[in-house]
Amino acid sequence: MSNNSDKKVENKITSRSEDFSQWYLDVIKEADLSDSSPVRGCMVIKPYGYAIWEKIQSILNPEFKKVGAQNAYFPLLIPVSFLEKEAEHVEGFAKECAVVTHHRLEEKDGKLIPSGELEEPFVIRPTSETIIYDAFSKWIRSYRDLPVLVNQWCNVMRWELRTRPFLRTVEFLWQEGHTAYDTKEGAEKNTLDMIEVYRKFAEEYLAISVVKGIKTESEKFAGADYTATIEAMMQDGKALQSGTSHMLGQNFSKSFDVSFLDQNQEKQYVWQTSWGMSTRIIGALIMAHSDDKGLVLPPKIAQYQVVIIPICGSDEEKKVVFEKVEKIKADLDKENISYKVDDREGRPGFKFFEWERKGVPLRLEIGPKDVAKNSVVIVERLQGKKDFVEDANLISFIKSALEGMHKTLFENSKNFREGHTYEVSNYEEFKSTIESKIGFVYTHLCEDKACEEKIKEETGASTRCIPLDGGLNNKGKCIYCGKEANRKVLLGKAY
RNA sequence: CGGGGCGUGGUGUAACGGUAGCAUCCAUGCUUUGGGAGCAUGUAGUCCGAGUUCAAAUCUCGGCGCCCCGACCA
Repeated sequence: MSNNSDKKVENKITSRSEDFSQWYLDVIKEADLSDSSPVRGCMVIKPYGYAIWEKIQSILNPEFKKVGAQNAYFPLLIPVSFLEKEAEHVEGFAKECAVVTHHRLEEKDGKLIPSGELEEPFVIRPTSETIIYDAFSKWIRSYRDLPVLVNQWCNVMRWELRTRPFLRTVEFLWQEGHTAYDTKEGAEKNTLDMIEVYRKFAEEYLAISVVKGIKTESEKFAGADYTATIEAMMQDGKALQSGTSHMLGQNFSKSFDVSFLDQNQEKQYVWQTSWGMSTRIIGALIMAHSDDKGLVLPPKIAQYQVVIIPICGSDEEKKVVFEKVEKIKADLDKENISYKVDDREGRPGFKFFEWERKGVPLRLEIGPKDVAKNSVVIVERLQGKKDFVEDANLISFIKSALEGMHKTLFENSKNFREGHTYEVSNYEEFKSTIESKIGFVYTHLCEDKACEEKIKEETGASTRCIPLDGGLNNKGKCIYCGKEANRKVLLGKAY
């Protein structure tokens, strides 16, 4: 007979401090978020992982409606000639396109080979600016048609050579919003409004503290005048670009002839923006909050905020326990608290570990003892705190526990980022900081791309953004070349 | 596209050139159920092709596939 209480349970998840990359993969696997696919670099998102994406959609859609954007859909395939129209854009994406060249298969020696070559090949969209702005050029005639704001939820494909689940996959899901305005000011306001939507979403729903800023020239979107971004810091100190909003100026409108007649009957080109957030944010969610026990889901994004585990053996026990479970279910429904009752056969301990790995914020244990005492055992995922809560206080306890958990997660995220951001004033200090510490470095840089490239080459750190809060119009000397600098830049190693 | 490694049940692994074994998962039954249950029974495997050999998971050659490192990644 083996003695269970003596048995050391081996953790299925590699420790964060031991191997962060392996830890990340283990958390995903043990939480049942995704599966590998037969296609290199692609990923199967399993139901428990997809539920996170659906939640993200349900939060962002109303935000998009508030700024006047409506959902629409455009084709997966883009004529290659469309890509050619905007020079910077094609240069940015040409190297990583999946190309469709044939339209049927033919059997030859028992194998199916492509046949029926297309006259003009298509690319599978790496992003949809070109095909959407082709449509805009037909839709827009008058200043009365403006502004136009559309958003589409779709998949895109970028033939990345090195991939990691959620963070960088060959195919990924995202939303891309596209707008056209009659004035530069309108488009600029939208660029900043949308990055603020993303900041708010990251901080208030995902509990991830981010830096809102502007990308440097070398890191901006191919074809944009400038790119606004939110940058998050993962628990290993590396940066993750979590959402972007691009001021496209008139670059695409001139290439695709998206023009209108203004009130003076003069032809004008529209001012455009595009903005997007992808399934990569799920990677950020995992890397920002989870621990050595597995996934930690912030309460506002969790599919189930509460998991209820009935504990009972005999039929009589089952009867009283499930009676109580039904009552609690009704109370939770009333308060819109999402839950899952794990009524599968099997031992409670097994279920405790499973839901811990899956990151459910709160666990309710209900057994005969709790029924007798008119109370419930509640265990909080983040700190493992165990409470005995009287039935009468249950709902208010759950509500404040969920709120408290969100707050703790956000504070931890914010303190971690701020605690791992270092200001330096010369290159020696910069290099030693990057080498010896994890996190971001904040310093002055000139506008010269060459300095950024050299720094990346020599230290592995790239520019993350010029923070909107304090980075612009901040005079100093470039730490690399010593020239006058007008901006202060956040740098770090990035995913 | 360069450098390295690996292909054995669904998964993870073992086997000097000589009976393919262990764990887990799955299935069935009984006993269990407040922190990863126990016992019994069962299903299931050497990437493909050629060669060497009495004999190949093992050696050789070829193919295919996968992983890691680099290049690449608004």
